[in-house]
Amino acid sequence: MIKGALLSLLSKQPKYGYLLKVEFEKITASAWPLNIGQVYTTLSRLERDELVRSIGEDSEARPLYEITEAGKSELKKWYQQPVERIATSRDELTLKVLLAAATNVCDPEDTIANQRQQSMRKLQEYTIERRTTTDFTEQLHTERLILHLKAELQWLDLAEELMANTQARESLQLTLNKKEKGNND
Amino acid sequence: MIKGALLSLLSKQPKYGYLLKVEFEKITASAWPLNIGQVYTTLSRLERDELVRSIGEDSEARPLYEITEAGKSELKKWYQQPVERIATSRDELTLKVLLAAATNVCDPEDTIANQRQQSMRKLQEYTIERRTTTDFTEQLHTERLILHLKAELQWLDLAEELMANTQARESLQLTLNKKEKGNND
DNA sequence: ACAGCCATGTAACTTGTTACATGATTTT
DNA sequence: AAAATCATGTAACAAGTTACATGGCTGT
Repeated sequence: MIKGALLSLLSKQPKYGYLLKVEFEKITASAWPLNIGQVYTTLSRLERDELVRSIGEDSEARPLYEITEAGKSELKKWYQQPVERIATSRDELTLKVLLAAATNVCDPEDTIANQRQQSMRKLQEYTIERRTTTDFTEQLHTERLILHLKAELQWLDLAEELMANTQARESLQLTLNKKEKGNND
Repeated sequence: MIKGALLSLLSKQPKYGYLLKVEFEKITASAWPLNIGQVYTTLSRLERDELVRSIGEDSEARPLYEITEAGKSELKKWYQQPVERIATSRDELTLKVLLAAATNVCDPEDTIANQRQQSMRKLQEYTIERRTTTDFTEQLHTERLILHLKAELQWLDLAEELMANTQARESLQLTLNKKEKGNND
């Protein structure tokens, strides 16, 4: 992801590391502070993969990096591929609720209640923030958080409802007599 | 996350690697196939961190792992901490749209349109899937995807709207004369 | 002189992940 | 006899991230 960001920033003209950090944070309205070390590690990985190339230094002796042809086509690909995160990523919350129900480590309703409390608190925070923000970038961030928090709260309601169904819940229980072999050690 | 899952599964009784994989996939309704290698790597990392402990073999010579006290308290912590992913994670889609607008690598409206198309297609898929699913676990998965896809579509509408505002968009443009020093190489 | 920003870089670590090597047992 | 499943493990890589070492330049 940072790869894509750096390639984007380099697409118009060669730049040096620190400037990439500054520009990145300007664009993300400092919502995503970028550790400067990460810029350099990512840059060297990009160079290793021949997506950028080092081209000497500028007037102030700062090493400049230039995007290569391979880098440009990689960048193009990045923009063309829709983001898959929602479908792909293993959702930690779903996993937690399922595991809680299946293993009885704790009551899944507690997990749900816990998460709901936190999500509602955040939703409140961001709703207030929304009223005070005029900045375009921050608005995009905040609005995204609000929309997904609302989705999460709806999901939590559903999960709770389903959990109330004892039968469904039982279907999750692990049969602890592994493989039906009856070796209860 | 897999750490938490394995610890949960081990919380009731010692188990061997392969069984952990089988149980994990049973719980997640195979929606998240778990590479068996990952179970072993995660197990050895857990052992290194003293969250689990190897305790000989079972009757069929399979090495058993047991959760430790430290592991139990880690697990408890995992369940108590609400999932932060929404707030914390750098959202790739937001980043893409912002970068597109700021660097002119491509038209942010294209990125938005592209993503919307994909999201709508997926939403359709999952909506159909929902009608045919009776399984509890799959229902949780599917419903989560649907809710977040809807949120994403709403966000895309908003982003498009905001992007139409030329002034806002200009505020994103990077001043290419770095540091106002006027060294246009 | 010293604080603080500008700037580069390396080492190390985490989590997730896949590919490969290896072999036993079970089913067809 | 061959294929599938059960089972363990290692090596290696990707991406994200932090901590540390280093030094110049600027303002007070």
